[in-house]
Amino acid sequence: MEPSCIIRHFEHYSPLGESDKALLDSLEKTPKTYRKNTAVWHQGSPCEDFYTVKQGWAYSFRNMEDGSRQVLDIYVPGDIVGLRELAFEKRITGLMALSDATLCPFPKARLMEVFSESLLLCSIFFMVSSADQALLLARLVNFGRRSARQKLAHLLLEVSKRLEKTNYDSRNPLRLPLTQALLADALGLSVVHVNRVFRELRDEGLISSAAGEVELLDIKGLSKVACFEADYLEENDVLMIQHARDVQSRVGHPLDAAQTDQELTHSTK
Amino acid sequence: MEPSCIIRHFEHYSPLGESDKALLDSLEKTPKTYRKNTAVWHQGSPCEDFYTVKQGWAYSFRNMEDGSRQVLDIYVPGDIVGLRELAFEKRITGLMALSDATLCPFPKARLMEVFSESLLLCSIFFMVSSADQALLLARLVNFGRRSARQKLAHLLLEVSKRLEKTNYDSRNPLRLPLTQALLADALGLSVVHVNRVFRELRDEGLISSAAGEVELLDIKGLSKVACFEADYLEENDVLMIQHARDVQSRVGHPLDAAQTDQELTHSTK
DNA sequence: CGCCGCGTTGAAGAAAATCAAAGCACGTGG
DNA sequence: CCACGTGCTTTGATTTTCTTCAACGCGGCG
Repeated sequence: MEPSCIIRHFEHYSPLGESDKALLDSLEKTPKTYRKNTAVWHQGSPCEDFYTVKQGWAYSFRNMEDGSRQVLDIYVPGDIVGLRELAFEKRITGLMALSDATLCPFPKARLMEVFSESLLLCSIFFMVSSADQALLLARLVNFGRRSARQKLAHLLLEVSKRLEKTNYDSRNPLRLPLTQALLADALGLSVVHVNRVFRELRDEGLISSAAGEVELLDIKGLSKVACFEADYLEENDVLMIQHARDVQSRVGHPLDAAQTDQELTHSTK
Repeated sequence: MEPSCIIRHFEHYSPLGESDKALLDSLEKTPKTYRKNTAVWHQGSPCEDFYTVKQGWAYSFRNMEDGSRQVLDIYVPGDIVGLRELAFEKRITGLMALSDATLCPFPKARLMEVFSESLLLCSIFFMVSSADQALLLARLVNFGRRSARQKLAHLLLEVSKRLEKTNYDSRNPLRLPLTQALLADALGLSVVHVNRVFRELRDEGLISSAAGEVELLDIKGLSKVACFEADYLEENDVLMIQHARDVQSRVGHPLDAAQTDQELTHSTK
């Protein structure tokens, strides 16, 4: 069987053994499908599960007092959704299917089990979470210091890069199923203004757009417009992973009953 | 000895056993002091350590192509700095001491050891990281959907709340050692505009400001201005922690299996 | 003294929001 | 088949928010 998206995602960090793959697969045991524009969860509802995105697109958002909403993230296949809300009892965001989509819920508690069973997976989860943060940082920079034009180009590039990372089949030119309204909500701009910027970029041949879709025609051109630096997406600290492996093999597999105290006193050095 | 800030920080999530406290303390073995406005690390330098903030304030930032900079986070005692960069080989941000400060570096690799030794600490670290993300999300919302006035009020409140969480001695009125220029860089606004908003808020009696300082005079008034919702700061999923404890005691905690069990009966209330 | 960091103020201009009105594709029900 | 509504896009005119430029005040310090 072809490896699932989440395995591809994780192997981006480190090759996985069979038992680790099995563990990951076990997280995708219970796929659920969602129709385009239906809610996966609501802001304020109890926060009990994570989801992996198996197929299709989704986005998280937060509704504002004044009725507007802020789109916070756009998710593509292979992504893990909900790590951000781990520490909360209630959802602080909502999640919507952006296209017809298949997500796989698994209980928060399950994560602890995975951690206890594989330090390697634990460290990869941690790295994913950390990479997520780096992404948010980049978005903050984008918000704080750039023009609408740059913001738009940057967001499109970010999404396309993330898409490429776990979805090899991405052909050229890249098509993203994003409406102008969604992009406006994601960028904190008005739809009208997004539309104007769209026309600019289109006139310059950088993108083209049909109803509910954007095509990226000229990645290089867009990168120039956006001052796009890919470094924050190229997270992969080999040493960190190496160390997780080392500790894991030194400490042994926690589930092994054979594990004894004396071994551990050595490992602490 | 009085518990260190990081222990206070972690106990916000869950009571800790002695061995866990010892583990945390071991992270603060090597304090280093930094003078106001000196760099702790530079953007692009190798990324080998985390830091805990033991004393004083710091901020992380990213320099932009055009010479401006975006301040990304403001750190207070008890914070852990660098989790965001775990997945990277090189720093994607810079870190500066905002006041004279004491930080404690510990190697990234050490984190893996801590994880392997205590599932509870592992889960708390994970929750801290997740709470950090929630914070960034709130800041995104702040950037995307609010006026300069709201942004400023919101940032001041966020910092003050975080300060209260780990620093009990915070008296009223709260004083933050933040310059207008720093706030401008943090909010993506011009210094001039920040200054104007400052005057507004001051005229309304919400804050007062001296050279290099802000005093929060009217938290309620500010909250109203900012539409401040504290929910994203009140992260504490008891169930999650409970589950970490359960798994830990079931799997058998390598270093202190005996201790975990008795701990449990007390701490669960 | 003269310089520097920080705060303050005014005036002009740019960027983006808001308001208002259409257009276009598509599906649905009469 | 047509009328109608709906979701998404487009365009123009006006207004608001924030930036930029320029200048000045003020205290500390070599």
